[in-house]
Amino acid sequence: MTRPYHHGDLRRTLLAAAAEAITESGPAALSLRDLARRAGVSHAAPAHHFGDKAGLLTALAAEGFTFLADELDRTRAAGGGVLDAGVAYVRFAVAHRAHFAVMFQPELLNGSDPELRSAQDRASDALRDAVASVQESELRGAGARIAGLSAWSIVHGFATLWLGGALPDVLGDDPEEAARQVIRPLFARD
Amino acid sequence: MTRPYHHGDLRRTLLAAAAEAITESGPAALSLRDLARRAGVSHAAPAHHFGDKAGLLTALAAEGFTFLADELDRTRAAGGGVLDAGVAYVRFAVAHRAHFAVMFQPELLNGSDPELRSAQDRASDALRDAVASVQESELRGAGARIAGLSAWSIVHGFATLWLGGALPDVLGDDPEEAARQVIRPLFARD
DNA sequence: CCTGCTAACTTGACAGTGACAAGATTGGAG
DNA sequence: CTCCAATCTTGTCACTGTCAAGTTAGCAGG
Repeated sequence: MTRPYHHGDLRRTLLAAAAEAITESGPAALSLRDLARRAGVSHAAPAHHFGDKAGLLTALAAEGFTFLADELDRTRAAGGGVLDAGVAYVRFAVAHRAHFAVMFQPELLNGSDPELRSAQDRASDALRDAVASVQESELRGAGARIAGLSAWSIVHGFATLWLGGALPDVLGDDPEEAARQVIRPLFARD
Repeated sequence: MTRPYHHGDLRRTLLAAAAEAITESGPAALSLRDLARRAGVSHAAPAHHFGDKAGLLTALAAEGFTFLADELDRTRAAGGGVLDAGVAYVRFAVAHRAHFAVMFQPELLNGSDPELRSAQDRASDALRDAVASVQESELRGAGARIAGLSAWSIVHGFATLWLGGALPDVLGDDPEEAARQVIRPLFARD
């Protein structure tokens, strides 16, 4: 008995396999043929669903932006403040490092893809909302818009450095706790 | 008349070509054979100097860390403060985006390479020195160590997002000025 | 001058990859 | 029951990274 001709859920399977493979060895080492093997299908099957390697990564990135938006909305619904949103950003990056690794590398993606665009917009809105609640006093007089970008930058930078293993051991091994420490100086009111 | 058998400066030429190619289309699209063609040598010539594709990227990364350390030392020598060091970090990232794109992607590199290690150490020291001058009052009571990581995070995140084209147009098109605005909230004493 | 040695480069080959074209199979709408 | 469109396969091509073996050139010592 062999596998059925129609896999049934190949698209999702491939995305999951891609995330796993990227988590293991980065986006550069990703091979469509290897994904096909892992999924037990022929080497050209992925192309049918994603057209292209860039298409696959674009789909992954879109999924990532959706996950991120979900995570941010969730913390916001739980009454979290800006600091919590920042920690949520880091939590997302660590939990879905494969997605995160692809989301901000435009040259790997199909920038014009409508799914990607709308997922990006959702995440963008969620980010904006997360920062909107911040008090002017917490921002040391900077405009709320600029302060939002400051928050985004510090959180994004922390996540990137953490995932790259660039940060010193002083921070411990819990990314969320470490993030809280590093982000706090931006918002702490003295 | 053909090219001489010995190129004379192939290593440097290849590194420059690699930087150019990566700037154009990212590290993933880099091809050793293409570099060889650009340099007018045979397809296997690069391997002799770098052993490996990872070897080439490692050499690029090491060069990048050296450039970064130079840039930071220079601002420090000019009497710049933490904010200036941050801007210098961004200036480096924009001026050498190919190097920057490779420096923090461990899976592309040969992490044990001694040249890379020592260049990383130099940059690390330069970063530490840049933050060392900061006053405790500017840090809102956070330990100097943590505050240094905050500064690194915000600057690294800004550079990454800027290069990825993820930041809104509100910031204008001068990266250094934009960086100054975004970094300031972390250090401004009100 | 020439002998030999080593670093720099070339040539040739191999397996693996992404992409494309053309064919096979299937589930499901009508 | 028929047919059609979506799904997947097979075969092929140019290209890539890497390795092994050969070639050339610079250079030190006689």
